[in-house]
Amino acid sequence: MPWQWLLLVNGYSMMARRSSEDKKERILDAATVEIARRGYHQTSVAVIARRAGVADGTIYLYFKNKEEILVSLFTRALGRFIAQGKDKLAGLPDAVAKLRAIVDLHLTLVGQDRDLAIITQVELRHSLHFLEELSRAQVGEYLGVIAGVVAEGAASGLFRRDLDPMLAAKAVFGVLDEMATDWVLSRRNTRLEAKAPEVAALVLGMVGANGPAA
Amino acid sequence: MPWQWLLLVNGYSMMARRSSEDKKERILDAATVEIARRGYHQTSVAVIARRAGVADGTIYLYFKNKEEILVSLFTRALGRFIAQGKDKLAGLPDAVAKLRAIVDLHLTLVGQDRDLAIITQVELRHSLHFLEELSRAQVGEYLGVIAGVVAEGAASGLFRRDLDPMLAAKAVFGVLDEMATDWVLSRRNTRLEAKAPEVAALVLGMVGANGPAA
DNA sequence: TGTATAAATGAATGACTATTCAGTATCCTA
DNA sequence: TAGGATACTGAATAGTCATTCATTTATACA
Repeated sequence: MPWQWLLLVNGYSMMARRSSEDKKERILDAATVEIARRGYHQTSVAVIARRAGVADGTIYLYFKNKEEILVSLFTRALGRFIAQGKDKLAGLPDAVAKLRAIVDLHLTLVGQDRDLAIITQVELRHSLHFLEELSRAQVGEYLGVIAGVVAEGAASGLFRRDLDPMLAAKAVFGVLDEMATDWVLSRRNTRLEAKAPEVAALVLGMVGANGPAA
Repeated sequence: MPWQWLLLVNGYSMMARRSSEDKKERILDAATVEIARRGYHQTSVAVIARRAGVADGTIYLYFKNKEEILVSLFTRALGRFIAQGKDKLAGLPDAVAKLRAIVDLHLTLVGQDRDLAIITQVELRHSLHFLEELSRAQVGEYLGVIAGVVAEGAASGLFRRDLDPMLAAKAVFGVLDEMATDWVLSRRNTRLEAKAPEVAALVLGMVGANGPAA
């Protein structure tokens, strides 16, 4: 059975690499793939374990329960997001450039990994409780960054002065999030970041910075 | 036990009214409340039945299975949405007024019933399969209406002429959807439609119609 | 009122699966 | 190499719950 062989070989080779601590990574990678394909509730812990090449019980050495896998998935992804984002935003001259960069970054990073995108755009939104957690802790920080850029732009006169920065930030996030979800749902394999210039034009229009489209 | 009494009394009085066909309505109403509070997967068919004042098995005389309850919930809500929307949009003079009306209507209708809003903004997005269904069939029509307004505005010179109507429509929807979700997640009991003028200003800016902010 | 049809009931069924834990393998140190 | 600590295993457990269907109850009509 070649298929199972591949899994085993893969499992062992990775184990050989750094047996102990990237086992957690392996579990998260396996969970990403399985949950993206079947959905969170239809994915049993057993199939995640099988794909990761570990026993069912091993999962519980690394995660308190099934839900914590989902949380960790998001935390890891957001960590990478922020890491890649920080420096790219730092050296930019003005709020217009920064907002453009945010659009580009958001679409590029979401567009990088479809399985992960399915999780962030669909599976992660499972329950009110869950969404609240994420929303408050993690996305809140991201919204804060956008709001900061909006405030900067308004102060410098590049954007409309009468903006509520937080409301505008939510609107910007809404646009980006919808683009991401739409891309996930459309099975065509376009590149998400290809839309960035046009989306940036829309978003800049929203805050009152009237540049030409792209 | 006064609480259970109330349920029974309520149940029977409604049964008396038009026993046969609003039983389906009763089940949907019960499902709305229970699913909004506990989430879809934590809500058993039994508790929906109990709140509706029917037996478990009765549910299956009206719905093929549990998932169909959720689908019907959405279909019913969207039906009302469209019904209320059609005439309000009809008599409006130009694309700016129409877009304003869409913003107002969307926020007003979502803001009308928090339980229903929890379902549309959170519980309905449970699985890729599910979202795809909804997205394609139902929301697609709504997006089409918005895109039509955008195209009209672009043609008449009120909006930017270089807009891709469908992309702009998705952006508009993204803004509205994010406002709705944000309202659902924030426990404060503000009125969602209070934000309509400010949101409309953002949305109009996005399509290049530069009016003053409300 | 009696009978046929339709509607409603709710206990029983059958599947599914998150989590545990007693036992096994592996690693490390002296 | 012993033997203690650590990591891993996977079969068994303990629930949960959607769905069915043999009965019962209501309705319509003669």
